[in-house]
Amino acid sequence: MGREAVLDVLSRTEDHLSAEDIYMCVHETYPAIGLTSVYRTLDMLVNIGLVYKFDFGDGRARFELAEGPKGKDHHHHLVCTDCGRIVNYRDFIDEEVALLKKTEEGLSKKYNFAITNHLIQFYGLCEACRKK
Amino acid sequence: MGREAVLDVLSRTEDHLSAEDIYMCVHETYPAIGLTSVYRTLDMLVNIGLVYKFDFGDGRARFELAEGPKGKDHHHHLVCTDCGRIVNYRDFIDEEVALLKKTEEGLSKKYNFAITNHLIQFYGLCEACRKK
DNA sequence: TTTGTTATTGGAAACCATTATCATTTACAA
DNA sequence: TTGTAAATGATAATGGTTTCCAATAACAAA
Repeated sequence: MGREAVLDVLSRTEDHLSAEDIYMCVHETYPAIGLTSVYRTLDMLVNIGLVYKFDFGDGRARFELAEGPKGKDHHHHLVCTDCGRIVNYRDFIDEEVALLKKTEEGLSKKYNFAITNHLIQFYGLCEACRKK
Repeated sequence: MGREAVLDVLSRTEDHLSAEDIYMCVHETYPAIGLTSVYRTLDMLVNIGLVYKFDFGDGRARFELAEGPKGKDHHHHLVCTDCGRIVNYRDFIDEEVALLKKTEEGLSKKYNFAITNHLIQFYGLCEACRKK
């Protein structure tokens, strides 16, 4: 039942919300829905493939809508290791995706993996943090 | 002075050990060294750049020696989302690294990031887990 | 409508990798 | 020898996530 609520929150933002972020947003509209249910719902949505779960190294999972009809465009992430800011970039995606696809095929064949997913992230210091 | 002990453990394996794995190995040779020191040492080695820290989504950090004189060859990872098995692959690395470098330059310029690092991982089901 | 059975829910407790605290030991300089 | 600072590790605390479980909702059968 919280399913629509969670998807709704995720569809309204470009940010990468944590479970608790999502809980707080959902809670404004549906105060009855608890944190446990948010975790449960997110888990289910990730399993279904409607939502992606990321780890950017700050100790909590982050979620975003998978691309698709209602979803965002495909993108990868640029993460500031100091302040945690995350940039969605789409500029080099086509080339990356082409290579990833090729690599996936090669890896599938060689290691007998059924590859379902990949992850590309860049880490560094954002402009603000470089100046500190 | 667990530094050598930790590096030694990491240099003897192709596995991706957790902090506790490393602690247990170190403990056999140096029973005096505690878990806290292992965490501290790992943190320092990661900061220095001698060791890489990874997250494969199972809730604990994994460590491996950075490539270099004493280190392993550069590789990326293929992770089984069911059993957690991790394969180091080196087959497509050259192409990947070339593209990553190019992408890094583009991203640095466009978003004013000082990029220090990148991450490529593939997720899927290994042969054994596909048959379950 | 009642009754019984099952699935869903959320609050609180448990879990567990990691981090912080702090008393103790070690290193080393004066 | 003595005093000060750094290093160490056992223990406690932290905090995101999971588990437990009693309460509620949903729904089927009578």
